[in-house]
Amino acid sequence: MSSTAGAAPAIKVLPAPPGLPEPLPEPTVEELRLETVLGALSDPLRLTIVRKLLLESEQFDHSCGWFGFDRPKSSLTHHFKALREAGVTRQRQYGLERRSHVRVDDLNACFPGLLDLVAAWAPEA
Amino acid sequence: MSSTAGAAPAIKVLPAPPGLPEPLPEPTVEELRLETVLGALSDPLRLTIVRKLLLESEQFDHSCGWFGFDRPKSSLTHHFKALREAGVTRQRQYGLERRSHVRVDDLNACFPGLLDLVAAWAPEA
DNA sequence: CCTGCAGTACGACTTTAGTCGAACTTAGCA
DNA sequence: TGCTAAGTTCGACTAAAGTCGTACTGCAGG
Repeated sequence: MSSTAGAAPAIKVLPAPPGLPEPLPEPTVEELRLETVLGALSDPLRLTIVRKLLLESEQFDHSCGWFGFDRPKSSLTHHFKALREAGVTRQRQYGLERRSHVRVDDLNACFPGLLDLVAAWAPEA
Repeated sequence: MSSTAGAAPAIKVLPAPPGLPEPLPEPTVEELRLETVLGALSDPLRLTIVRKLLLESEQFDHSCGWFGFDRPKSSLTHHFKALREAGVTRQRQYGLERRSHVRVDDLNACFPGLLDLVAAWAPEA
């Protein structure tokens, strides 16, 4: 408000902040395990989440709401957490929202080709 | 049974038969589902089975015993069945033994690169 | 014929996942 | 200051997986 802050931006910038919030707890690259990752991806809803992030997100993280799933919030929390704890996604807290993106580089380094399979997946043919 | 069936072979041929036994029930190529296959591969023992088949079997099918797992037989049956029903392996009955091999062509066609990940897998680093 | 052996089938038990309602937490905003 | 909205946490329920003992099937060899 006060002019002291300098010109407050008239435009409301979406959070693409200079200093990113810390990621929520997640396995390191060395801790990534194939069987765990495959387990996380063996669920249709989670496959949908990852695929959507891969194909439709243009370099932004996305909040749970962005996906538009018609499920109780607690179910979504469950699945997003499963993906993060398996090391498939990274989550950061932006104010109220918890946004996710796929750890593309890590996964491609550890399991090359895996994400291509997810991207090519067709939900229930 | 009657002797009318002609001369029974004097030499006992190991089963590399001209007419192979029918494969046990399994999904068709069209029925292969990524989430199901990933689920089947999300278990360390099954990953071990598939990897061993990929790396150490030289174009032969292998019976359960060949793997040398120290587990009850009923557990092994369970896992081999899970792999077959997911479409990862094919099983044929040769006399007493039920032998398995990986459906390499089918899997490479549907999920290219997936088997490479399994082959590269290192059991519990 | 009888015994041994490969593997299955069945069933009980335990663990883990998924599903969801309800209460709670917290940032942003008026 | 107090509302609202995004998302979590907790707890209960249910369904599915993994584990394993025991009994069974069916070929093979003495």
